[in-house]
Amino acid sequence: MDMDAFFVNVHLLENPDDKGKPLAVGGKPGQRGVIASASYEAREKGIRSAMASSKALKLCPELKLVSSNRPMIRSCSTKVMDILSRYGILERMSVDEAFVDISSQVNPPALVKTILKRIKNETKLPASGGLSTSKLVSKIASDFDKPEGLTVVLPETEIKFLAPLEIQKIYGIGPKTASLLNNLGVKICSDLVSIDIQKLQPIFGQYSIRLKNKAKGIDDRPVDPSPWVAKQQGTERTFEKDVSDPSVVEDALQELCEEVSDSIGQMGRSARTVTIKLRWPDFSTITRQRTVPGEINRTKDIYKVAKSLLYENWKSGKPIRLMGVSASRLGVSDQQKLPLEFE
DNA sequence: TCTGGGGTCCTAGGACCC
DNA sequence: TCTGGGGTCCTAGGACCC
Repeated sequence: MDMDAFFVNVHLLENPDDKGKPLAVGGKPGQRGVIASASYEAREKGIRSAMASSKALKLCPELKLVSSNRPMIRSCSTKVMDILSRYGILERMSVDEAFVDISSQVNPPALVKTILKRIKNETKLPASGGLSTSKLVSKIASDFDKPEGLTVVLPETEIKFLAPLEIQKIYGIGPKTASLLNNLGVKICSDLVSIDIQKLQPIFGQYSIRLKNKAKGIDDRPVDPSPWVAKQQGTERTFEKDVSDPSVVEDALQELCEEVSDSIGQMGRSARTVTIKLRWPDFSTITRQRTVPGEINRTKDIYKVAKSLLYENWKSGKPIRLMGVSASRLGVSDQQKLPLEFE
């Protein structure tokens, strides 16, 4: 199940007057930002997610750009996931995507229709579904007929379904891999199925077999309902304008450390490794990390590590475009072992 | 027209240990 | 004129996803 233009449609729940307009959720105009989600009217003008907001406005000056309502998005997502979980084992992939294993049901295609209708009735939000024997194929199928589509790929027809599709549709094949494959004359899934494995080996090695299997729709991963536990928690910020003043940089670093400390603290966790990320105006990016002997989660302790990493890698005066702080090698903190208080 | 912010997983090399 | 082999921990970068 994949929600259609999720951020945009959540916005429309609260702002029905914006319906029918070219609309996008994303970074504010004037500032450095990108489109997170575009309405279908905006997509007609060529606007895509991950596009710079400034470019989107050039393409479509009448575009209405709004920022996302995170709490609302979270609560809509929860409602949808609750509905899905009534029908089978649920694996939540992101706020707007999930797998549900309905293989034990009598009439899966009819059931998916019911599920999508129910999501629409109970949340007023449109969603699309993909039904097949695997996660790999279902995910592609859910995207096949948006919005409010349902694509069913019957058992044994997976290869035929995938054959004409571009290899980038496959989860895990991004721009780099696609370009390497294109160089071998592989553009669509059927090319990948038929290419001699010997030609893939020198470039992809062990990965060649898995790559071919993907194009055939072979994927035996089960739907995994285990709750998601973060391995890392971080935050980063692109400055409105590049900064070079040490006091501004230190204040920003302090703020980032506070946010990281708060969020791992809330989860009752603590970290052994602190990583900073620096992006220069030319967009080149470095990360530097340090692992400390004990577990830390207070702002003060995280900041101490982050600050030393900063000055080992930054000469004050050098402009910085983006700065980030993240905590990893997360363990359970002492506080977590105490009973939590609720209202 | 410059390119967000939240993540995961993988690779490769070095340090260190037995 | 040689200099193992396996394992763990750590660091940095890159590909990829939503």
